[in-house]
Amino acid sequence: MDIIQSIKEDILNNHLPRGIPLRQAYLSTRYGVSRIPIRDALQALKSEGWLVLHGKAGVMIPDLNWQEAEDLYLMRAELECLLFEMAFECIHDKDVAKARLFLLELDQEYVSLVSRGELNWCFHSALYMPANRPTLLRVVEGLNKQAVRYLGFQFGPLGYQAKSQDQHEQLIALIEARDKNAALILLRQHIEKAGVLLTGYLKKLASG
Amino acid sequence: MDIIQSIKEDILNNHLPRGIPLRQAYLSTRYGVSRIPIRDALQALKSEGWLVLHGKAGVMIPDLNWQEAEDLYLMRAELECLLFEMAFECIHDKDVAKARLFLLELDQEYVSLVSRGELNWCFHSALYMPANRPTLLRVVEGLNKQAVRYLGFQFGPLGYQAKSQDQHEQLIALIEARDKNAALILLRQHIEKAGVLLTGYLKKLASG
DNA sequence: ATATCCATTTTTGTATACATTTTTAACTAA
DNA sequence: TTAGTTAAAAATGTATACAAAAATGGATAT
Repeated sequence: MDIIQSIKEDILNNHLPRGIPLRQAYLSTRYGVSRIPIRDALQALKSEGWLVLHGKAGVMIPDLNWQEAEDLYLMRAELECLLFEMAFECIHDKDVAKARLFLLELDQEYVSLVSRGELNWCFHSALYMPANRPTLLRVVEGLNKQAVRYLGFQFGPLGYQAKSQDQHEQLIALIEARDKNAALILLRQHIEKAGVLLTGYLKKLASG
Repeated sequence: MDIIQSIKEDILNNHLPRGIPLRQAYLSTRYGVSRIPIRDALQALKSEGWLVLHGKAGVMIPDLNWQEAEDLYLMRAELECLLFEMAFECIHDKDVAKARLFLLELDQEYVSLVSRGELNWCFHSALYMPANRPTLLRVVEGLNKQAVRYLGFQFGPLGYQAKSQDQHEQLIALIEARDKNAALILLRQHIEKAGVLLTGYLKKLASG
């Protein structure tokens, strides 16, 4: 597995210390490579929001907080609905078929959290791609990748997996029924509901 | 000046070849450093949209196109208006004062294109910061940084600078008058108008 | 007791050298 | 001619070594 992926997994599974600077030398020995590829990975992870600067030198794993979750899901709802609306008339059978494949993979038992996040994005983006708006899609992809950091809660304490899959199935059904309005409403709810649930849980964690 | 900044200037001023892969060795000699800091810079520029992958290895300067411009300004309009509305009630005199300072710097004659882009963002973000939504702000910052790549057109053939500054002044005035609705409408028009103008120009360039 | 400064140590940043991958182009066969 | 194949080249990826910068900790002065 590639180093970026490994670090992401380790962050999600709390195998790396939070709040204190991650030392390049430590990561270098941990993953068995020199500091150069580690530096490359750190920079990529920084630009994806998985790491933030710690003082003038060094990076650390940022705390997860409800404010960030709220913003990410707010933006996802706005931009993904926009994109989905643009795509809707252009979604053909082969797009739906592709989306179904990812749904099937998501149903497998043993898929890592990071892979789950990626598969979820693959499903959604299969429905957005027909819009043919690469820039909008790229930004939305960035939001989804950032949201992956919060996936540990969704699939852990919140147990949102089954419900989420149900909504995915329903969305496919509405697309095949060519019911644009219903599909749009469902998509918005799908995203907003996940956001509200996650945000609420994080608020409770923070207060108590 | 730092290497990332230098490369951005050179891209904006067409001092680097477009469409063909930028070789690390070439950049290394051009900027008088080894390939390591060049690689760091390239990765940062990739994540900001200034460069894209070329095949399996190498990066290149992407062509500017009206579709990307349209998407960037569409997202800017949506998200910045959202952010501005959240901020409005919390914007105090000191925030307005800060914004004014950046406006003054923008009026200077000799400011590089990249610096102009940064100053424009400083002005806008000074008005968004009171919303206290760091994640939303960070994403919007990314959109603005990507839009900087199109600044050569705005300040060159389109001559949009003076009009843009006028609108900035008006926006400040409306904030001081505490006229939220008018300010929101103006901000949306400020962004959408710039987008429409730029997009239209790029379309003409592409067709003729 | 606390703040400030300086030397030490640690950590990051960069250059050079080497390994691996990718591209290029020449060559062969259909 | 053209497609496919392979060997040479050029480019990227990585390791090691060194330089510069930042953090640490202790001594001194207030």
